[in-house]
Order: sequence, then structure tokens, then C-alpha cells
Amino acid sequence: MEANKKNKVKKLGSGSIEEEEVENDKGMIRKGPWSVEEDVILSNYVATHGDGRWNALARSAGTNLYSMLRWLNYLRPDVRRGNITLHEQITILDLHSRWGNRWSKIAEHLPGRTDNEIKNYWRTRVSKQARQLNCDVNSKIFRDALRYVWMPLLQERLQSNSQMEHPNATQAYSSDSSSSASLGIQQFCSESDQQVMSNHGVLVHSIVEDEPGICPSMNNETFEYTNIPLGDSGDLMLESLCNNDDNIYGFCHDFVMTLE
DNA sequence: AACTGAGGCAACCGCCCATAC
DNA sequence: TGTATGGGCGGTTGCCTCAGT
Repeated sequence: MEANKKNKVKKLGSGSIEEEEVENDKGMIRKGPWSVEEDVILSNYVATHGDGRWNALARSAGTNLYSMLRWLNYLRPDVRRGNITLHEQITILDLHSRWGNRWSKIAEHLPGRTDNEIKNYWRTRVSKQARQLNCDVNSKIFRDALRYVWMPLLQERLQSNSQMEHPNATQAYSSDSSSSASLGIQQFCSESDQQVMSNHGVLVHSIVEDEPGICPSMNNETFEYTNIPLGDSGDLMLESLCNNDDNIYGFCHDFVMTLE
């Protein structure tokens, strides 16, 4: 994929795609893919003058209007490229559950990742998940599934990867049947559902360390997110989920299956 | 080999807000 | 205080690649 990207850049730079020059209220500006020359000009400009003053750069150096985006999303030396790691996925899901589509704010917590990259990840991976389940990506059930199914699943995978790399290290938490979350699952699920959950590392806990835990609680007919102290919140969350909707585990089951 | 559809991602667009004048 | 300007941000679009047929 990386090679493809390089080829793509080279191809774009070769002028295979029509470039466009347009006039708007900011003057004559060029649109279209970036050329290698423009990248060099932009890099040199930032090295000399620092970033900022993007429009001035675009006008004086004749580079693309979107100098800022090009620099921030592509040329900046600390930009990380490649797949989003498990840890980064967990972070994105967690922060999005708290802040919504505040991509730039989320990106601040992922060094080297741009808001554009995170946004793309969300749209191509997470939204896709919602589509497969025929539900809205912003729906309550999907957000709950993200938090109580997908995130623990990613956490579990992260743990097992870490375990493989460092077999003698102590696990942060256990996925065996004696854990409080698993006991909660046993209490509220059918055996087959429990098996599915267990097989896929579905545990219930909060990964949030820097803020109070967020979990759903009953509130008359609907339930909503409220802050509660961290700790044995897992069982409480699970109980709330199950009391609220008997079908939640069916949904979670489907959810886990679509992650395969 | 050619075609097609889906996925991934860079680029584009428009709005909002802060700041300068 | 009102207006102009520019940067930042989030939503959307469109191109390229690749897998499947």
C-alpha cells in the first residue's frame, strides 16, 4: 500500500491529471493535485518561515491554495503513515465517544496522526460497521456497542498481542470466567451468547484513565450517559444495558460477527 | 484480459471564529 | 463597534487501487 501511495504521488506529480487555475475573492489560485516542485517549495518555505501565513505563501510562491492542508496532512515530518494501530483505534473510539466529531481534538491525542486521517478512519471503518448492522452510526445502540463490545475486543487483542511479545508480563486484566464482567455476562446472557462474547474477548470495563468513567444508567424510559466513579462499573453497565433492552446481546452478537 | 464495484485516502469546499484595522 | 481578512475545522467529493467476476 505504501508503494502504491508513492506511485500515486509520483503519478500525480507528473501532471497526469489536469490542473486548474481559478480566480476567487482571494485572487488567482491554483487547484488540483500537488506537484513535486510545489512540495519542495512548500517544504522550503516552512523551513525558512515556519508554518502559518498559508495564503501569503500560495500567492507569493504560486503554490496550491491548500498549502496548510498539504503540509499538515502530508509533508509535515512527524506525520505517521501506515495502518492505524490497535491502540490508536481504541483511543479514537474512546475519544469520539466523549467528544464526537471533534477530529482535530482527537488528533491531538494521537501523535503523528492528522484529523483528516482519523476522520477517514471513522468514515471508512466505523461507519461501515454501522451500515452492516443497518443502524445509524450515531444511534445509542451503536455507540453502546462500540464502547462495550468493540473497544473491549480491541483491548483484548492488544493484550494478546502484547502477551505474545512479552509472555512473562502480567496481564492488566483477566478474561477468564471469574472476572466481574464475565460474571455479569453469565448473569444476563444465554449460554450461546456468553460463548460468543467469551470467544471474542467481550469484557465490560472502562479504559478511560484521565476522566471519570462514563457508563449508561437507567433514567425512566430511556437511559443516558452519566459519570460514575471508575472501579466495579462493569457489572453496573452490563446490568443497565440488559435491563434496558433484551435484544442488546443479539445486537452485540451481530456486531461481533461483522468484525470478523 | 477487461470490466466493475468497493474501499481508502488526498483534496476540496464552505462555514465559523479570532484578530486586525 | 463594525468590517475585512485569514486560519482552523468538519463535511464532502472524487480519484486511484485492488479484488472479484
